[in-house]
Amino acid sequence: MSNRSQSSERAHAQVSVERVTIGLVAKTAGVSRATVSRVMNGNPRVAQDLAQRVRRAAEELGYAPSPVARSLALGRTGIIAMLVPDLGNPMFQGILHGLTDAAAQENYRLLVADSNENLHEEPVLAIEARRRCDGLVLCAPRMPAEQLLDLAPQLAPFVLINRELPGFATPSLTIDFAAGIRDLVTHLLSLGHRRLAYLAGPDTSASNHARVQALHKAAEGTFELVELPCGATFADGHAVADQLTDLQVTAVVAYNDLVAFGTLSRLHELGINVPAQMSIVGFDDIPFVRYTTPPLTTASVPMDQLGPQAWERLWALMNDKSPEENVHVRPRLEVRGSTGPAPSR
Amino acid sequence: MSNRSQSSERAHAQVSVERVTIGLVAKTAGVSRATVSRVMNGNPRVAQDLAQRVRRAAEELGYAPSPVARSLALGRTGIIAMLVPDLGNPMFQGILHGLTDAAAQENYRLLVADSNENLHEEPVLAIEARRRCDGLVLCAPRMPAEQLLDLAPQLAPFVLINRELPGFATPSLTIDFAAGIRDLVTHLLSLGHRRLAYLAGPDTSASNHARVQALHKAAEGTFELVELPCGATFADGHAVADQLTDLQVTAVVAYNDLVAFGTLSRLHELGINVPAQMSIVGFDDIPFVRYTTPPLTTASVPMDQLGPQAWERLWALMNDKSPEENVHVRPRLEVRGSTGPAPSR
DNA sequence: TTGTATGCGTTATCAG
DNA sequence: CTGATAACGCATACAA
Repeated sequence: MSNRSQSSERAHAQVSVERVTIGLVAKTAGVSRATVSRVMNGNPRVAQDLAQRVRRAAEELGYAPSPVARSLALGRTGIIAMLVPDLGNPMFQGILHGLTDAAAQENYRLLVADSNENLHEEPVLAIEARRRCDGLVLCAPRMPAEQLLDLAPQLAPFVLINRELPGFATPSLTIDFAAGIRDLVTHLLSLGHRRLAYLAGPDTSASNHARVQALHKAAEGTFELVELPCGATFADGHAVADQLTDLQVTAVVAYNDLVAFGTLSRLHELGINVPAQMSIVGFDDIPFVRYTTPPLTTASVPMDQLGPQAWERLWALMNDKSPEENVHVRPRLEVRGSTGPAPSR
Repeated sequence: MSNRSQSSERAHAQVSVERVTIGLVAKTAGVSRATVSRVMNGNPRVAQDLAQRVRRAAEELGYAPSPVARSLALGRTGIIAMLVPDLGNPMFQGILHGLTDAAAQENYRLLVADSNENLHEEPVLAIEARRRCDGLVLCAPRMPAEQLLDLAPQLAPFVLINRELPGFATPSLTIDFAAGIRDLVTHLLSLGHRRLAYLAGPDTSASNHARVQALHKAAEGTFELVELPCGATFADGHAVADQLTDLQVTAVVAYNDLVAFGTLSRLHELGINVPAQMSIVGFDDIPFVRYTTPPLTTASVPMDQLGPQAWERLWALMNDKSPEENVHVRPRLEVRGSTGPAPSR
């Protein structure tokens, strides 16, 4: 039974609702489906008059090719996906923006999947997202390495943000947290601070681990370090600030800018002057921390570079070329108003 | 020529790379594709031993059904999309979060498309996004009504956020900007302010228009209103603040919280005390404005409600039920530290 | 240049 | 309960 007679059978039930497919356009224009396909894809070797007829028919019927069917036939979708753990973190917006633009230049679209910090769903989400598109940019800092290693074959081609994956060769864009921390510490030391607090991020965060290590290494024989469990959000920073007063520290290194901002806010409520009585530094340089009161000294991560670089590597992968070497971005120390000379005791 | 012999022809060239499809699993398990399909979809009426064989084969081969092929066969994708003009605006994150969770309960996934404020690409993006999934949540405040009206048939089913569309019956979730503005103004008037500045959002923004109208209406015979072109971002608010000093206003109504925050920051730099010398209010109550110095008085939009409600309506639409009536959310006045009594002249 | 026939990977119908 | 087989909507060798 041909497709067409099938269609007309259905038409008996619902004449007006016949779906507008390539077949309908073909019938309307009086050509074959192949010709319609050619016209829609801009194939130049189609007679002008036929092309006209097809375009008119398509126009009248409001026809547009089905991306799903097209993807199946072509074996590619023309989209890539990025998985992020938390869209609320301004950290990602720069990456997303750059990635969107870079991909658009090659006629690729970006879709974003947010795991909402739901660690449990992340693997499923990643696989599903990946299978609906041609490539993946993966940011899953909390996912255990073994699990990621298991998933890796199913996710390829993909590029990693903010972590590396020993045992599976795929590009990754990482940030040199250690260097950033060193710069911040050097800055604080130069201001005379000798006893610092670190407001730690989530235990499971690899980047937190990197920061901690760098801090301890720098501290050896140079300054005292007090580590305070905290978190990664405004609220965490706000809540932890009260503990700061008893610690005799003169400066605070926060896990990231969000935490730093929360702490800053609480210190202000407590009547503690920043930076006169206490200095504080963040990490990331998210968009608005230059506007806090006082503006936040931080390690500025050039997020706008990451998007294009991620795309460049993913694009190479998708075309079976070998991607450029991994990027290890070094943050730039951004001195603002939240740091000042250590108060004399 | 059967599928299978076709496959083995190819295998000549690349034996090891034979794609793992339902057919391969079927062959491996020694059953038909139909059976594999049944097992993969949890169809209970399959003999235990067969089901076992299939699962083992699938496991060994690392098989997972192709979402694309599946979507084509089923006529549905199991995903919805949301189009936003700017992921950087914290305003959307609450909505996205709620929408993700609500959809997940029905086993639907959410994909996000960001138009990056690129008005030109927005229609194309909306259509493409829509055609790759089963429904759309559309937030396109700047798109001209006529254009949206043209697109509407191709976008259905969809629900609108933050605007209505006369001429096309589809659910929309809107915010009662006028009520929010009225509450803010009432608050400022009660504090003795009689000359206010409004930092206007983008001309093309319908919500800006609503705010302006409400302000003018409220102002009649009650207070003086100075309207300043501004924008929608931190930077806009920061930049416009210098103009404020000459205007003799005692209070500022900002287009949104971002602008308010930028202004707050600049006023602080200029040595103008908020709220002693100048009061300032925002709109939206995005997550961190409770942490600014001073914390921002604003009209709090309950964004966490919008996501679930959007899903409820989209879900109804996708199932040919009639959705509940439109929502017109009324913001709640959130008085914080950025407003105080008008200074006496 | 155009049409025919087939494949893309699944699901669903319908016999057996 | 299981297996052929026909869709789903499109693209593309191949033939004409």
